[in-house]
Amino acid sequence: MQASFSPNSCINCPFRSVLFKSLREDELIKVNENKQEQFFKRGEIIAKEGDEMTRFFYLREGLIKIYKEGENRRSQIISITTPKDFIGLTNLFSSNSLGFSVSALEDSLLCSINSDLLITLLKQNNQFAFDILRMMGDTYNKIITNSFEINRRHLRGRIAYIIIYFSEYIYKSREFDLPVSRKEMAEMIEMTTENVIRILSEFRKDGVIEIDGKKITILNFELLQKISRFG
Amino acid sequence: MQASFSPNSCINCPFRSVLFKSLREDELIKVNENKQEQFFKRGEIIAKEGDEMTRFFYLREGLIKIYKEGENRRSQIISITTPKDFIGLTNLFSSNSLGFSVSALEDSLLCSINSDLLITLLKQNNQFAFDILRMMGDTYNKIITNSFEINRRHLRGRIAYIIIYFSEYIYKSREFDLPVSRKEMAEMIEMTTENVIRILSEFRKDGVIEIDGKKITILNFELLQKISRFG
DNA sequence: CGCGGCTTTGATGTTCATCAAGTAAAGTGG
DNA sequence: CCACTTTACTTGATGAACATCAAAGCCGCG
Repeated sequence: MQASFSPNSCINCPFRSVLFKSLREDELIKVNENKQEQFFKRGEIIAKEGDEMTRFFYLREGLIKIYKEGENRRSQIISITTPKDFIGLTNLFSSNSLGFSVSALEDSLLCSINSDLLITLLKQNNQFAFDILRMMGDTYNKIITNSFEINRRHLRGRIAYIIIYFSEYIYKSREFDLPVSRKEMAEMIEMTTENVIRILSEFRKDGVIEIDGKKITILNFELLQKISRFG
Repeated sequence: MQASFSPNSCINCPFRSVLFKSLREDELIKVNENKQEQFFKRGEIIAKEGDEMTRFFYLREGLIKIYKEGENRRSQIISITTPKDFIGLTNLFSSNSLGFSVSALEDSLLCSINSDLLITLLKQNNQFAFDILRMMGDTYNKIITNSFEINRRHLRGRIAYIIIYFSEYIYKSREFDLPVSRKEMAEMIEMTTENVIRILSEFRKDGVIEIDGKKITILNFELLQKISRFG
């Protein structure tokens, strides 16, 4: 996906309805004045664990991964962020250093506003604060549920689960290009790169999916669901 | 621990400073009028996944576990809640049915207020809303970090990690009574009951800890930390 | 064009879950 | 309060699931 560079006004932003729906006109004008747009190419690191976050980021276009890095070069992807999601909201309130790293899986366009402005808005607009609370709750519930679902599955179930995840949740199609490498896929579902590849090959041999590099086509969705559920 | 039954006023509550510090006197009076105290014995189920939550709970005394139940009788403990923590805040805003189950690990005293009142307070008191946001962020950051730390460890490391967790975080002592059964311990750190027991025995044989039923005494804390870090 | 990272497959070994079986502890009903 | 049942705890043996190691082809990039 190619992200556009045009300097957009928050007033006309199609995503206004999602995050900033409860802001008044004058508040939105402040947001617009303060707003910065930043473009990141696929693979670029947006922020590193431990960074001071003085701005609040919001994904307009693209795809982003949130991850934690382990000691021995092993990292774990916590979540994948799609447009209309915010990034690092939690840390904004609890501590000023980021608890995880962020990088672009696809070319991505991010908007950001100063944290202080966000806090000012929160404190002066109750409905806005309430909306943020709700979004934050949703986001974290999803992450925790996801982690739970991954953990209770065997490897084959995990691969099936994540293919369905990409198909249903991210691309809304039975045919899509994986936005992640095999290694990253492994990091999403707690397994090794080799086993990701092995099981993908098995699924191909069994006629469940078709693979061509990063392109995945689901041939037998029902079977995939069964594998996801029972192993 | 024996929880007291005396009907306490929120005005004089020692935990007022934590959760309700930014409420004005008149708001606190409303809370106090609406407040209910409920006592739960060790082992009692407080709420089940899927329950409608019309009240917002807050742990005054005791210890509580938050968990999810799997299909084949296997459940997973998401977190242990100590006094001053709230319960089920997320679901209050995103959906009305609870996403997990809650039960008492020790005799516990819970306070609760009506969700509607909480929402009213949030909407009329910006600083209060902001405090809740911060607490919510902290809570979820802890849960996610914890899950990450468990997952990257081998079994011996997990046992060491959780013993340190109880010692440092919950009981602040090198000697304590486990509030959980071996089975529950297994559910906290993603392993089987048998292996929990096995590894505890190993630690005992190696002189790292002493075990007497539920009572754990840490003999070699430095070694325990090493095991937690390296495996 | 050569180097490093990503991908793939196979062989090997280890970690861990499962099964089994027995003891201790704790709740239950007469 | 004691026999009875159930639940928690414990240890050992076995096998399966999975990580690690190794080796080779592939692709993009300087």
